Amino acid sequence: MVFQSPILKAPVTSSDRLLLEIQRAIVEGEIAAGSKISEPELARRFNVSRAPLREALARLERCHLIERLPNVGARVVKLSVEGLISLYQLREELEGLACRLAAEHMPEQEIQELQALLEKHLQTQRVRDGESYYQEAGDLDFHYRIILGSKNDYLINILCDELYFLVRMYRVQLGMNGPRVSRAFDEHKAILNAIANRDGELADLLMRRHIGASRHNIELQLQLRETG
Amino acid sequence: MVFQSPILKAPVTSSDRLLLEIQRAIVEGEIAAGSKISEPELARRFNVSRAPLREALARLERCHLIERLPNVGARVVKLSVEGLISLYQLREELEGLACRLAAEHMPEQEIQELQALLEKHLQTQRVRDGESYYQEAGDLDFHYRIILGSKNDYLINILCDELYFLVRMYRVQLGMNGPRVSRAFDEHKAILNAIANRDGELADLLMRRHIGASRHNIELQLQLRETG
DNA sequence: ATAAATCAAAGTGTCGACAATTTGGCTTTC
DNA sequence: GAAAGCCAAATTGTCGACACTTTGATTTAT
Repeated sequence: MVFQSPILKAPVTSSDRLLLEIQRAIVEGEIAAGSKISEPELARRFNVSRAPLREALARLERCHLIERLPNVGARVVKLSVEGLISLYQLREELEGLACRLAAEHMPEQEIQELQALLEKHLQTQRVRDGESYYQEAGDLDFHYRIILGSKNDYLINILCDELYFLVRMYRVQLGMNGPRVSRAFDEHKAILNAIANRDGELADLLMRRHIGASRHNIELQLQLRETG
Repeated sequence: MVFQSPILKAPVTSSDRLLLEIQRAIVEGEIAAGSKISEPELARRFNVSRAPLREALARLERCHLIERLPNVGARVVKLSVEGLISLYQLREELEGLACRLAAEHMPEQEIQELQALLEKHLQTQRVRDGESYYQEAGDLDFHYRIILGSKNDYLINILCDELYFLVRMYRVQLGMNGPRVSRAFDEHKAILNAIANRDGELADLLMRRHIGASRHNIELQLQLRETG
């Protein structure tokens, strides 16, 4: 099962399709982190001219998957401990805010749907066994819904459209697995409970801890990889 | 004096120049809020082809100054109370975080330079008299430096490159003036003092209050305009 | 042998033209 | 008279070609 963003609009134009394909390729490491991007080469690979490709590159830059220099070109970003810390600092803050706002604005129905979703996940064999990929999708889905529940368009845009692809890249390429998978599940439930009780402050606090723990987990793996 | 972003890179390419000019035109209302943008017309106006113009439009979308629909085109954003609230909710959170990080990471020298800048502003006649435009630039300059002091690249990018043009648009088009101008000055000093004392929590709190007060001020003017 | 200068190959930025889609007014129909 | 269908004008999306810049390998000079 390939994870599909819940806020995904159907790709109508050619550069929309390009964006999705290249995003996936970068996130999954098919286009290596740190590698240079050649516009002519990519254009040939996807059978398009450079015009829609450059449009897609502009959007890739927006979600921090590539970096561009004028007259020089684009590079896929590198993953680093500092980058991860900066990214998760922001996530803690923004998703904490999202929780507070969701506790205020999320309609009862959306809360109930999300509760049902968690129950469904819990009954999935793969989650109980700690299989990582499914959990990956389930976890992102959970966070997405909370963010959407905040009803703050700028916040939604920044988190879902600009930051989350990079988050996924860190998690996919560093293999988010191990004992945290099942513990994350309980944390999700606690957060959602707080929101259901309209306790924004508690939801905020729990979400910050949840993301902090997640950061710590990936951080360890990154340091292992760098020293090993 | 025209305010110049401290993080501004020299425009090297044609679309860089376009971006700056159109940004200014939109922020100052020369291109009206809510109006449709015609690519052929703008291209003629600036004597360029549509290629660099579209590149610039992509970046304008990134900083929330225009909204685009596939196969339909671009529109300048409208200013609204809800939009302002959403925007300032984010600012409170993000600039609060910036203060905490700045208290931790900002070098002594940068702090001293910023203190000197505040003193210089205080001695400027126009600020004492509450003249708005100079204060406008000075205020933004202050906020920029705190944000840069956070040393978190994602945070810097989101605030300075993506959100601040919209903030300026609200302030320019609604005329940020009145008694808040001089009071803002004292608040700046208090925030900087907290950072100099490496008291991140206090700086965070003061910054949130500062931005909240600023939001309240503009909000009043927006409601007056809408009901009047 | 090292460093500066040179030059061709490759890549990026921009242009004008064409294809595909939307828009708004007109006709037709109920 | 209102709604649906239709057509032409305008606008957006895409293409291939050209100009300018960077790159890095080779040559030249110290």
